[in-house]
Amino acid sequence: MDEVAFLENYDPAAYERPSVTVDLILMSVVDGAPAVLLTRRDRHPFAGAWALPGGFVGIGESLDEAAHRILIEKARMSDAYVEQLYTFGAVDRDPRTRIISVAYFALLPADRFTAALKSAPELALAELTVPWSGETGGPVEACIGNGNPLQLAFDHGEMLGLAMRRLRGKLDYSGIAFALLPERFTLRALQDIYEAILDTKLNKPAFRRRMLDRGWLEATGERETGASFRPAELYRYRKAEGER
Amino acid sequence: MDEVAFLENYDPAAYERPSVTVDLILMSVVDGAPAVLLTRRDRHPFAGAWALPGGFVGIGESLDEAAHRILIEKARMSDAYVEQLYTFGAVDRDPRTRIISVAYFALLPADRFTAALKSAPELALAELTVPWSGETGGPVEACIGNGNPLQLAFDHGEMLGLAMRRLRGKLDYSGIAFALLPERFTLRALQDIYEAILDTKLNKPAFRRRMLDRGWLEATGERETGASFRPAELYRYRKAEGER
DNA sequence: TGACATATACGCGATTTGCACATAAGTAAA
DNA sequence: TTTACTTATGTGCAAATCGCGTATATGTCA
Repeated sequence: MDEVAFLENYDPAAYERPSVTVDLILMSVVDGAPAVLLTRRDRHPFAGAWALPGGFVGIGESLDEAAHRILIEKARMSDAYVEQLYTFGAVDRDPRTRIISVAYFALLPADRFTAALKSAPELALAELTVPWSGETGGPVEACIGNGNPLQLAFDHGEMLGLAMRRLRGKLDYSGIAFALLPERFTLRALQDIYEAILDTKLNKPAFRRRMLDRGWLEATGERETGASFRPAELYRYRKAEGER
Repeated sequence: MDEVAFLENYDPAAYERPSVTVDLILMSVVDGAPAVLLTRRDRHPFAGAWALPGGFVGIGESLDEAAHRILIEKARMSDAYVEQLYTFGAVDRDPRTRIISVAYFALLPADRFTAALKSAPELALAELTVPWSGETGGPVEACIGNGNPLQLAFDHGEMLGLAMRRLRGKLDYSGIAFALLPERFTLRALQDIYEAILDTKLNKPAFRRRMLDRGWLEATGERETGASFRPAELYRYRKAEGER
């Protein structure tokens, strides 16, 4: 039976369908290290383990809409840069029933988390440690404070690893770093983001040159305040043509 | 209600669930141009239009397994390089019912299509024209022979555009081009693949140097046959560490 | 006013890239 | 057998880029 005929004769009630969820990898850079928002599970399965905020996709709701709804309802965040990451569809990824999960990742500046963390006690911001270099890929570890690695529910560890890989890969060609900064920022702050994500030290003059030559930055004429030394100039992100 | 509680109390029968399909973007490079395998629809909706081979994901089957099954059953191909592309979840993307589709893309050398095209009359190989440059992104046109652009069913035109963008993006850092070549190939053939996908002319000595310096190629010592001029050396792809 | 810390700019060698051109090695015709 | 022809393969060099040390500028604070 070919595809066309099958689809035409398809009776929606006749076949068992998987459930579809969206999981959100809400990342930031906090104190020079990548971090992710997790919620602590208090029930079976994976009770006590940490999971990504997520939820079911409504029948009248697109995947992108579901991701934004979960961003607001479950992660308690307002708008953010959101992008689809990957869809996880192993048969046994949830021990209860067949669930396919579309992972999205979202980026926000660190200071945008404080309100959510106060209002929702089950939420925590975990620091990520990446045990591989470059874009090799593989699992990553999530820790709170200086504690031991957290136990992650389902295949959420795999999701985090993939998100870090994607983040590293898109960093130098896609303005993605600016989603992690406030509207005005210094070149040093931008470099800190790069160094935290790539987990390397970068050469300052070369970094400056590259960023300024790229044409993404717009000098505001203003300078940072509060520094006890020469204040740096504040820049603004000038979106590329196709962007957002 | 938070995510954990919701999932725990979730009754699979209580909520209407979307169907999940896999669509396959089976690409190649034919006569110096990117090409894709399409099937002609003979029923409503989009009767007469062209669609990607696809099918429903079984309840006991992972997404990757479904993609491989569709590769064999619907596209009539044996093994190929297969990679997940993106998941399309607009509410009205199928006029009949809510269907979420996970798009996979697969790559094969041109000569592997001949058997399938002969045995299945509904299949055709359409040449792609990319009206944007670089990795800008956007829709692409599919034509058969020198005819007019084909009408594509559902959001399959969008899928094709995304596949071309991904292909261009991954070309220089990921051995993906070798999936489009036979096991032994000349440097000229490799360059032809690059030029077809990027839609640009490349400088020959520079291309040679880059490829050889990368360490992906292994000289076989053999030479191509049948040329009426100096035959080029045949190379083999030496997979990078993490690959496949 | 001067010490201090960081921002910002400059200079230079090493590496990569684009490109023209020279040389090599096959086939096919004279 | 020789020579013309066509493409493969290699080389040399200018231009652009990158890494990195160092010099200068400009704020704060004692």
